[in-house]
Amino acid sequence: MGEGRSTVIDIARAAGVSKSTVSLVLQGSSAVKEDTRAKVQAAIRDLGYIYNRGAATLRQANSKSRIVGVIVNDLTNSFFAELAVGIDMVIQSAGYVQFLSSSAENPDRQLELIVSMREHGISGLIICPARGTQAADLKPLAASGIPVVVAVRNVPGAKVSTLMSDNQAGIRQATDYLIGLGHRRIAFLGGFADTAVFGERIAGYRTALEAHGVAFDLALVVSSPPSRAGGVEAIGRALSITERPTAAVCLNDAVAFGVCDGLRARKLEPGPDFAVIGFDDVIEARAAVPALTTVSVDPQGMGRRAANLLLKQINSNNPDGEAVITSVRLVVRDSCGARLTHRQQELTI
Amino acid sequence: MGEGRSTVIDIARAAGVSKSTVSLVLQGSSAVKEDTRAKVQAAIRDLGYIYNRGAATLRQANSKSRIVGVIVNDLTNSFFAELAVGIDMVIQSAGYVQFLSSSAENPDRQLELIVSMREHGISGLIICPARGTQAADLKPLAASGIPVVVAVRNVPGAKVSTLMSDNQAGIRQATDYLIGLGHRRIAFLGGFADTAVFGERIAGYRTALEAHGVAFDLALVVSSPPSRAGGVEAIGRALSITERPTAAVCLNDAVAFGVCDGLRARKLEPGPDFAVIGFDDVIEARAAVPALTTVSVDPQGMGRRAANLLLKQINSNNPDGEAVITSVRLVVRDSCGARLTHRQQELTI
DNA sequence: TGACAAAATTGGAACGTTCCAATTAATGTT
DNA sequence: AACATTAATTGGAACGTTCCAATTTTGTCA
Repeated sequence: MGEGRSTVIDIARAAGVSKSTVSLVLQGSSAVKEDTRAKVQAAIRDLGYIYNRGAATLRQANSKSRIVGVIVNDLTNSFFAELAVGIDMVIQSAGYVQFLSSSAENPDRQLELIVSMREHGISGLIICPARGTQAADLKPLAASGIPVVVAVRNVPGAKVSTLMSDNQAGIRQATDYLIGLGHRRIAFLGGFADTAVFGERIAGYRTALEAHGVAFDLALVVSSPPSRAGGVEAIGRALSITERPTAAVCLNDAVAFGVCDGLRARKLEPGPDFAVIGFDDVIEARAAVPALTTVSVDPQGMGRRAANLLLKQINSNNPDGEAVITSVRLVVRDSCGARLTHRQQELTI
Repeated sequence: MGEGRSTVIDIARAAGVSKSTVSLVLQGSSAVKEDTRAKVQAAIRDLGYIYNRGAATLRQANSKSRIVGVIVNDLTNSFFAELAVGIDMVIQSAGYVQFLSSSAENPDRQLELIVSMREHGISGLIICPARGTQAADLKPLAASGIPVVVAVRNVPGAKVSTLMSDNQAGIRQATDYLIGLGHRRIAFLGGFADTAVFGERIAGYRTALEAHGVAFDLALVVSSPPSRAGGVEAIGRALSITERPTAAVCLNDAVAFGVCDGLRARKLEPGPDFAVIGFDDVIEARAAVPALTTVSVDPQGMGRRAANLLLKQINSNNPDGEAVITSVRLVVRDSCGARLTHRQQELTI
């Protein structure tokens, strides 16, 4: 064993067969007799042989590396961590391994990552694109026949598979709920207007307002980074306008948590004093105080879905992707002042 | 561009040089004239050439794949997500890419992951071992000269580099602090006695008690899974003993959060009614209500450190590892009843 | 200008695997 | 027992790169 890992030829010598036969055994071919297979497998065990997947990939014309690239924009956001875990589950049980990296919301770094992954010959890519990603960034991948699944956020103009949550319906449900509680001055907080996700969610917000005859007021829409800090900033600005809002739908849970922080800093208790709704249902949402009412998208399930979408595309070599929209539902907890009994809460979860 | 990615030979033909020259350019050799380099680079750009790292790795005797394997036991725990981000930072700027996977605390799956990673020719591995990992599981890696860094938890008997936080000193500080606040019945909650981490932390607990002449009482040590649910369970049992504790040091932040949940379920407010200290300082600790007093280990910094340790070992081909213990400090927040002013809090953070 | 050193370039061979066509072994049929 | 079939096995060649030794080009100086 000592120096230099053993190769298929070493195994062949040890088992008294040819390297071709060893290769056949390795791929589980049925063309090899049972007792030679046993001999070979014994040799493999004895020599501590480990398969060189790089060499195999090199030889194989179709370049099946069994590597899937995964790029998320922020791994420290538990939404994306969960998503990655979901992807890993199905990827792994299909015999693939994942290259997982975080672009940290930086398109240049994201581009580097894509290049690096291509160099390693990934058989597919799942990406939650960084803000500012262009369709052109993904073009070369698609052009060289590497399936791509864009998840969570979309990239307008890119001809690849897309997996998005139903942003419009989700925010619409949330807004409906607030209106049902009697709120009329409802703010929309967080995010930037130049992103597709923002556009879809604000559309849901407007639709709900219009359906109930509540006037849309641009002053109630406050942009900010889609982060906890951004939420603090947004609620600060929202509370400074003349006719104050009494409730807010937030771009995502991170913003919602920031909004809660900002409210407390002004001696307002989220829930009783001001209704807050998030989006994503990250794992902390349930445990936060107050437990966050939010739109649940099941990140892990979404990850599994994205992975299945990708695998399907890898296996059927059909190049053009499909767009999937995953449904979404409002989970009512305690951050809107409407305190349900524990029993009722469990039912909605 | 169309079908089949272009190769070094295509570039050579297009630039009117030999493939060897192209290879030289690719590795940035100084032996190639400036204008030929320019010609080659132009051809590379024109043909949309992408480097085949697998082929290169195959050829290179030393097998520098520029892939680092990372295995954590639970990616959804933000401590490990942060750790992974820290690793990724330095790995990436050193031109490596990371294979990141979660073992989900399952040693069998962890073994599969290690095999898969070896097949892909990783140049090193950073692992937060799943519970029950044996030294033998890591042996073959070390034997074939692949550097391994074990982080966070250790594997007794494994001859590899180890990066641990100073568990004993951390818990000792925490316990000292509680004693200083006047507590005498202090519980130690969460974890299993058969793990090394548990052993070290409980040692810190005992040391502190002894130093202040407080008797150690085995009834105050309650084992449970090191999770939020485990914390709920542990505090339940701790409160049922005759001479109740008034404070608890917890194995980690997850347990501490569970303890807070359990206290609330019994109408006790964490902080004023019962002091709680965690370990890790996960990102939510600061934002929780009450903000959690905990032992801070800076997971991201620890990740960076682990990566540097690994890179050092990859570059200097010295096979035997070193053990590094990262220091740790108590961050006082609101979960022990000692309410500091906002100003004072900031100073300790 | 010729000789010589230094600089720049180049053609194979090799890395460990899979594929193909070809060979050899085993089985069945009359 | 001789043949036809089928089942098992096997030697190259190839994948895209790097390395080595060898060759060609360029530059320098007498």
